[in-house]
Amino acid sequence: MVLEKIDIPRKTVYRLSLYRRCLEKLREQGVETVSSEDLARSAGVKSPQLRKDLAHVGQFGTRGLGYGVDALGDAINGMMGLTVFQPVVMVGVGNLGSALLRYGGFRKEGFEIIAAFDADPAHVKTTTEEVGVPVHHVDDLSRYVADHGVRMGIIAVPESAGQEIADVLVGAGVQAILNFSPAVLNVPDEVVVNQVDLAAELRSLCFFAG
Amino acid sequence: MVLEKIDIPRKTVYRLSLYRRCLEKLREQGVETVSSEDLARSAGVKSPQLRKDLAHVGQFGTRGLGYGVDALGDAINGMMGLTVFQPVVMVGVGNLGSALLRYGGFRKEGFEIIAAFDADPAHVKTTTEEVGVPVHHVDDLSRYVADHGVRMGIIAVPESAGQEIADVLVGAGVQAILNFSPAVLNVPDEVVVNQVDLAAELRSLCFFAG
DNA sequence: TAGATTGTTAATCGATTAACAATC
DNA sequence: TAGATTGTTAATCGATTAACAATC
Repeated sequence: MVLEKIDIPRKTVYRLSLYRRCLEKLREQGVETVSSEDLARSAGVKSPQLRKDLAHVGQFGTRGLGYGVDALGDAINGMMGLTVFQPVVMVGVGNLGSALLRYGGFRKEGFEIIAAFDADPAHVKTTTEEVGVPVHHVDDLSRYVADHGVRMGIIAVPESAGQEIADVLVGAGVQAILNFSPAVLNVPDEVVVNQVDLAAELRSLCFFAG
Repeated sequence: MVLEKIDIPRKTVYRLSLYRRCLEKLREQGVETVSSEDLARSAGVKSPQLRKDLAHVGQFGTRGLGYGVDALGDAINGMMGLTVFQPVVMVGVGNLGSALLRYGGFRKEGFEIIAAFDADPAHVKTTTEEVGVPVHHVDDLSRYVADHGVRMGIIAVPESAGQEIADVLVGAGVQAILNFSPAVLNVPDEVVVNQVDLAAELRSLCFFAG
């Protein structure tokens, strides 16, 4: 089966995830209908942008009325695969990795980090209870991912280990990677990487704070 | 005085910060000269992109030879304001904020978070020693920023408080904000916001992990 | 029906890439 | 000089925005 998902721009996918969040909030507030104008504003984009984004994936509105909050929310959840539980592995339990695990904000968003991995045997033993997630040795990463059918991984290892870990994840079947290391990852075309370089974000802000 | 910095594209500034990091590594390795081809590859971009980016800020290379690692590194550091110490404040010491403080990776990159703030008096008392940074009540934020001439702030508060905190920071003189809250911040044109929405990053990856 | 708002096409804008003359 | 590589201009590409016909 061919996934036609391929030709939706990355940025559109990202914004769809923003819209979903706004719709969730509206749903909680009991709002039943929303216009592209209002939804766009709450997501921080222009309304033609929102309509264009939605046009990539279908037709969900009623002219003259707007969008059904429930219907559009469900549609986005469905096409983004947010209705099914997504298990995630974290690789690297150093400063950043353990901070992210303790943060715990991912769970609230419907993700569960089911296991963490580290190359340092000392970390493996001591951090398991500290971070509230079982920590295994990185040697077990490949088998674990394959056995549990894990499709998403978070990389929080030093730059020097980034590519190696990415290779292991991809080899074991991971399709999407959130990379917090500054390493530039080389992966096959069908694998998607989102890179978040916290240091680079701060460094680049420096330019404007001059 | 007019800052001509204004008309350099954001993405170019971000990439300059990537180049700087690569140059730093090359410098440590004792490399003296690097071509746009090699430097671009190590930063994960194409070489014309790199040359175009550099063209925005000046001429640093020697045709036929490449770029002097030291000279280009120093030049980028200078124009990005990375030579002077940049004090930063963290607002929000909940899950994410305290995780980021304990992470400590910013200091290694030349930034120091000199103070943190929270609206919950309980947090103020209990977290100070836990995160290794003095934590004040958010009521003191404005004065502190003004008194210490702070120009950069990190927001790690719940969405509901995001805009309010941004207003306080901007009012007190902050020029650049790293926003980890999902709130869409409204700030004056001269203030720059980099938004990092960890949950949205993960959610959007879900689409590809389907 | 009249007013509102979508879905979509066309126009604009900006960013990336290709190509090459300049020049070390 | 010949080979290499920059700096820059022109071409391409994609994404954003504007505009409006379709239609509820």
